[in-house]
Amino acid sequence: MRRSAPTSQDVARLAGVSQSTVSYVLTGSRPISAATRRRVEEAIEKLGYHPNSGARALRSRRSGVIGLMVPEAFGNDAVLMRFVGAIAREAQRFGYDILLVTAQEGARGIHRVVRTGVCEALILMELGRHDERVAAVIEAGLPFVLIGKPVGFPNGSVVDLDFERLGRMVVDRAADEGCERLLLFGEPGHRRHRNDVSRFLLGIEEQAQGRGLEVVLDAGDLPDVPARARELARGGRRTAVFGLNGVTEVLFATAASGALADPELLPLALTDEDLAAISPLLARIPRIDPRRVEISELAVRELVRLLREDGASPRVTLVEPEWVDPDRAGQERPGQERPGQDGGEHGSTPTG
Amino acid sequence: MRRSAPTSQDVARLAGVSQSTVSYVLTGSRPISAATRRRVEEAIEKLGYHPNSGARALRSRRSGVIGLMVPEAFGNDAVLMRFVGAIAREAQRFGYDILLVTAQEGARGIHRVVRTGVCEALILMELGRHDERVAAVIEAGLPFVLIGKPVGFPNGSVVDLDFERLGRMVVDRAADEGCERLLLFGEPGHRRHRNDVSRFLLGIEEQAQGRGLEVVLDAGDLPDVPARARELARGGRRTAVFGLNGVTEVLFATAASGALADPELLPLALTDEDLAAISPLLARIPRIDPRRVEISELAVRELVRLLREDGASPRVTLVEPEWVDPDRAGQERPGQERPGQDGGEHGSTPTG
DNA sequence: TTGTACGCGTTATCAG
DNA sequence: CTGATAACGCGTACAA
Repeated sequence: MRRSAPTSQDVARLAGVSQSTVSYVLTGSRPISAATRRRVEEAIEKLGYHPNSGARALRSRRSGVIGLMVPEAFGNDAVLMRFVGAIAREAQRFGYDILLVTAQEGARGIHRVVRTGVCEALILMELGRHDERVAAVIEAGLPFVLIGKPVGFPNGSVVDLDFERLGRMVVDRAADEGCERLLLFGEPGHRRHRNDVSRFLLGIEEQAQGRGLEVVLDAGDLPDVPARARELARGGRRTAVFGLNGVTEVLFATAASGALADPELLPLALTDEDLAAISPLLARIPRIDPRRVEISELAVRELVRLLREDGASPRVTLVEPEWVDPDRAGQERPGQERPGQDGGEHGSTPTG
Repeated sequence: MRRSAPTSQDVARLAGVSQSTVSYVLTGSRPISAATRRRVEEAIEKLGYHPNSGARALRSRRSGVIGLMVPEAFGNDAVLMRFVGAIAREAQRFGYDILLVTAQEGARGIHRVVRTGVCEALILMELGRHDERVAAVIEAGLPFVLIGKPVGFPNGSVVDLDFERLGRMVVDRAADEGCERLLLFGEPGHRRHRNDVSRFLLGIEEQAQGRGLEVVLDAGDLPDVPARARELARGGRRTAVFGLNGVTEVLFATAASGALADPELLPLALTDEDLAAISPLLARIPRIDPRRVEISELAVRELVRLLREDGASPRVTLVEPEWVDPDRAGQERPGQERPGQDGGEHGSTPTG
């Protein structure tokens, strides 16, 4: 039978002070003499004291827990992992823990964790176009951040990759390299309902018009891709190929089965993997870094800002995609800077 | 300014009963007349009442939260995702939430979440051979389950794939198909320190001896794989190739670049992906399902068992790997049953 | 600069 | 079958 955890009472006794003094040392909400502070801290150390989170949450209405609502598909999409890991680590840095809430629970899940007081803030991922959870989280009234920007969402903080710009970047690259055609994998046309895809296509279409590029939206299912790419390339017009999200790695590895050897094809990838490290066949593929770690960290920091500065108004932060080009040796080098951007996030626009 | 969440007092007032009656209706720890129960439940529904988790945890010492300690590499290894998603969903089913604890925090992290009382139970993943966290979680004294079986770990509950059997299965398959050589990718020889790899190799070596199969442990880095496979196959002796964990998908897609077309090579994969759906090139690869979802669910259920039945002694549960063979049409069919196993978990051995 | 006392919302032990 | 009441451990207004 193990003894139960020490309380602030125990610490107070050991340090020869009152319980409230211990509390004040911890919260720092009142000046404490250096001498007693030291005695208290020693006692804390000696006992291995940690304040009881239940009691603290009950009293202060702050649980130190951030809820992270992960998509339904969580578990099938490897990409989400990067976000979750980075979010957990960054939250830790600020003294918060991450609680998983499955999207399966929907709006009810939000109400649940809010009403029970388990979470004092929320991060939502991969919202649909008209998502019930947005209303729920606003009504809940606690600080929240969305990862993944809805098309015109104004009433809250958002952090996301700048997908419109991504679209333009892809078109520009293709055109700059002399392509007359752009082939998009992963069925973006069928996924317009997704916010990221929809914004991406906006950028694509807008820029393609200006650069006179033909865009082929839906190149078929994954297994059809290599054949389709080859067939198009046979036309003799140089063609760029690009795929969005998770499928990318597999897609290109697949395409590498032969289609990509064609000099008429310019493959471009959106991935945070170092492709050259996977296979020399992929080494020549220029990629765009989706900056998922940065996005995650920014989301946490934005949430912390909302939690700490009170009366803080929400912000929309779009992170710049970055080219990572392989050089001749097959080693990667950092993407070139372009005029008017420093490779960091750009728009940080107030909204509320 | 939104009003704060309703309390059991509010419910009691509305239902015209005392506060404690509300509590008893919720916990069911005392018989309540059908009439008052109904009135209370209506009041709860009308107010949207949820019991405050802080107060509940403070009083009952049960937080309803299970801590999940994820590996350092969390975010780089897509495979872990499957576990986390399935764990979160299954925990939900039993009324628990999952709190992420990063392995970065090490043993201190365990002490922290235990002492603060945030978690009432723990799941640990990917423990090293001599992991400080095992001692920490045992000392902490609360229920825990390990996903990933240490070589000889006795004092706690464990759920894992039967990696020794996996090794034997791979060897048997290779031998049955007339291979004289087995080529292992993913540098298992360099990763013997990992529990799963070490047990896998145990099974491999043991069985390879009996079947007279030559085993090549470290076939180089990922990009070298195709060349190495081809070179070996040129010897004219039929060769099976197999890779452990995460890398598998990419690995085989890479190898598909040509090496796998060689009839002298028998590729075998450990993956939960339907390879045929990714590319027809991968369609003929027989795979072993690592059963990560089942493992996750079993881990949660084992933890719930430890939490609910008190005095329950820990169990080691090894889940059977399963062959999933592609048939002629490229469609997958369920793996064959073998004598003495029903495709479910086999050994559920008491340990304590 | 420190100590005292109260209450956060629950669960559980008393009576009735 | 139900109602009062005492903790649980901490944060903070008030008193010293």
